[in-house]
Amino acid sequence: MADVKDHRREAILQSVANVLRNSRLSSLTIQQIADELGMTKGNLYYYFKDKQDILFHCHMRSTEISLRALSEAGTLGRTPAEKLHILLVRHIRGIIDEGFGGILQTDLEKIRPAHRKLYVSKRDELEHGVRRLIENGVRAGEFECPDVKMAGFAILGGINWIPKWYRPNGPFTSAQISEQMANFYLRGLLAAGHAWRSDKDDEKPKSRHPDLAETETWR
Amino acid sequence: MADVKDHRREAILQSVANVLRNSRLSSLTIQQIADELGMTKGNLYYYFKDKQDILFHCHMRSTEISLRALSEAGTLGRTPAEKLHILLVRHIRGIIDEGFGGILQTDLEKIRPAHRKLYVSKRDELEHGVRRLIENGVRAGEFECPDVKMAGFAILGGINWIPKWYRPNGPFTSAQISEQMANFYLRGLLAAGHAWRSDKDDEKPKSRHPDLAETETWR
DNA sequence: AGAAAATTTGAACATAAAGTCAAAACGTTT
DNA sequence: AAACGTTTTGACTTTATGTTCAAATTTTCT
Repeated sequence: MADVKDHRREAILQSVANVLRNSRLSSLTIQQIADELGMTKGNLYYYFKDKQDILFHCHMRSTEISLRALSEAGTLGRTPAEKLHILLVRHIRGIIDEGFGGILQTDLEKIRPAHRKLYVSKRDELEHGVRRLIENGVRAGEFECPDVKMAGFAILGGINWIPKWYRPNGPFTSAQISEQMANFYLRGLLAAGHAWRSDKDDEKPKSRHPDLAETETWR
Repeated sequence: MADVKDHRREAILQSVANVLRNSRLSSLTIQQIADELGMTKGNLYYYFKDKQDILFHCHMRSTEISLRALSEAGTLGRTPAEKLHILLVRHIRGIIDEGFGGILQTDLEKIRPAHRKLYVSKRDELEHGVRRLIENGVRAGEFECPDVKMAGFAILGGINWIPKWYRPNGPFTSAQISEQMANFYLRGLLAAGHAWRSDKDDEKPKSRHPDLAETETWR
């Protein structure tokens, strides 16, 4: 049954995420992926055409998760600020917890043009979604923002960089990171006098390992 | 004379920056570097021990530029907000204009441990410098920031991501990017009622190529 | 159980990029 | 111009990793 094969495919993609999460680094080998799954690398070619095909599908998973966050934000949030906050929190949690954040570090150059276009168009949906929320907030008087596009870059870039410093056993949980970072970026947009939530929610969550060494933070 | 050799070394490092700027991508080959300089790759080994050694020195150039910005900010700025603004603007301009930003995308894993430690300690200086400025701002009542470390990550991460989307012939100049982004991040820190400069400075600079296609922005 | 289909293996192959080095070319000094 | 040090070359070796595939194994179907 094709279902079984599909399921195995997902397992493979997830193992890429695991390799990127744990063993680190942008030079991800077919061998590492196979090891993670306890299979031989030759077997991977039964499921995917080649390495670029695997990476492409990882990229797609990654955006799907983020686009889900975007659509949920639209449903659940009431004001633009609330929507953006929900989007950012879920986007960040997705990147950290579902593990496809690491894939963002690899580059798209070698991915087949047709695939790349497809991925890029999805990624642009997210980018445009963020900008739209910002614009709506500005129109509603909730936000102030001299350059929406640049603000989008500033926010999404900072989020994309998270996998570089995040460590599963590090001092922060994904819940803490997503909350803190989303709040910070929102503050950068809010117009004077528009704190959109009570101050007590802004409290700093306790660190899990407050005394962890700070060095070697990035990869 | 050793001076001549040193000069050639710098040229090599600069060509790495050029390759990363133009030809793009994290898989940077010795051959590409040699081509950029019009020399054979064998010759590179007369100047550097191996590829990792070249990358290490690029990383060092990169932080040196940023640390210079940090120290200049301390001298030129008056309030913490002003200092941070100067730091961010110069840090960003350095990354874009001096061209070593692309090196941030490569990973440190294969760099010799001793070298890596050295680099990481420099990079930490920058990170701590940013945090120190934020803390000072909070103490001075100029900033509000529930989690300094996270704010530092949010800011520096967004900046590190710039080389992913910046294009020399793209719609923004480094002056525009640095100004806009620095302002955005500062807004995320400023306490209510502490606009630290007049509103007119916040105007959006004109785009050079306002109608450029938006797709394929990242690498 | 036996046939057919699906999955997995492992060894062989292909390729690309890093790194080596003896010899050639070049520049400088006396 | 001969001797010496410096720089450059280019062909060669090595290494790491992606890819192929016929055969072996396992699973599913009747």
